[in-house]
Amino acid sequence: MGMQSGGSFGERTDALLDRAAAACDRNGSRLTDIRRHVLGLVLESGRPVGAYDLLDRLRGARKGAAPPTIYRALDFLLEQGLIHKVERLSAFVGCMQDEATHDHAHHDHRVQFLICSRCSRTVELDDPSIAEALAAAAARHGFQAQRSTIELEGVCGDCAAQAG
Amino acid sequence: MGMQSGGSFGERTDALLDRAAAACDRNGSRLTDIRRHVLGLVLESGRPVGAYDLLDRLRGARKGAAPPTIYRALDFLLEQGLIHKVERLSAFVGCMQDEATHDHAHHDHRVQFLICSRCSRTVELDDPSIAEALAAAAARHGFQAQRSTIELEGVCGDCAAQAG
DNA sequence: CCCTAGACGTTATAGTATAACGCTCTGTTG
DNA sequence: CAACAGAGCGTTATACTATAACGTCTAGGG
Repeated sequence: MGMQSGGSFGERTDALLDRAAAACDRNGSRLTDIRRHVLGLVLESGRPVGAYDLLDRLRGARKGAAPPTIYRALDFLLEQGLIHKVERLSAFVGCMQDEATHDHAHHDHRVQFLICSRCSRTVELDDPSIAEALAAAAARHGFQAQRSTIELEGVCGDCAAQAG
Repeated sequence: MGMQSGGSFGERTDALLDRAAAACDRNGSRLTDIRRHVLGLVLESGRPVGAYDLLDRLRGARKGAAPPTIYRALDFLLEQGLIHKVERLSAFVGCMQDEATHDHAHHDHRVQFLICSRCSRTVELDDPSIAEALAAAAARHGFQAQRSTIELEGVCGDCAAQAG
């Protein structure tokens, strides 16, 4: 009677985890306890989280956790398109795209992030025009596009309102 | 009578270094020996170079060089817009935009990189439509844009021709 | 039963970046 | 001139990010 299925996170997070588990089942991969736990931690935080932050939190439940523990889980979740890496922050965020509207595993090359340099909150965009403009420029230079990193650092509306 | 002004690099690189020095003079900053040397190393390599690679090369001429030596120089060169950082590679490349056509210090938010995952060569683009599409999307979300990272990993034409 | 492949534990290490402190040099300002 | 302030750099130590390598366990297939 482990807690992994009933839910150790908030209601909304647990629902997302269940959907992620179902998606993994469907494509023949397994959302194990550790992977589910790490995904839960990423989703709950609601902002980019570093690998070692996640490790600290994971250790609350799993004493033996070490860097490879967390990086393996993160690699899996990245492959499944369940999380993204924000390169500028060396940090990870949950993928906010709805399963109904896209294919987790194949939209990595299309995502963009807006990162607030004050509060570090990020917004995930999926604007096709940006991705297409970049892909077109790449094609003009003979490049075959694989994965893109599109991140914009700036000040979010809330922070701009607070501080001018 | 040090070698720093006469030129220790190729003819083309030395010309670029002289222009960089002039640009620094104009805005009140100083391209010191170390900074000039590091910029020369970046320009000569013609591809993204890691900080510790640069450190090794710098040590050929400066025995005492340590990580802060190289990172200080890189920070300065980034601020001046004389080099860029390729986030996906944690590596640095010389800025390839011509001074005549743009302002080094203010085009950081506009640059894009195409990175070949086979040979790791990179192409610097300055396509306004991409930057504008991203800036427009940011504005729609209430973001004030500051700096952007736009990188596309793929296979360059040469490598595609060689390996199918 | 044996074998394999995936997942994970564990230890060690590689790779990237910065903190902190002090020295020197240069230009300035009393 | 003496005192000071700031830039640049030397130096040591450390923090932070990520992976290598190898062993163990387990589930499923033959």
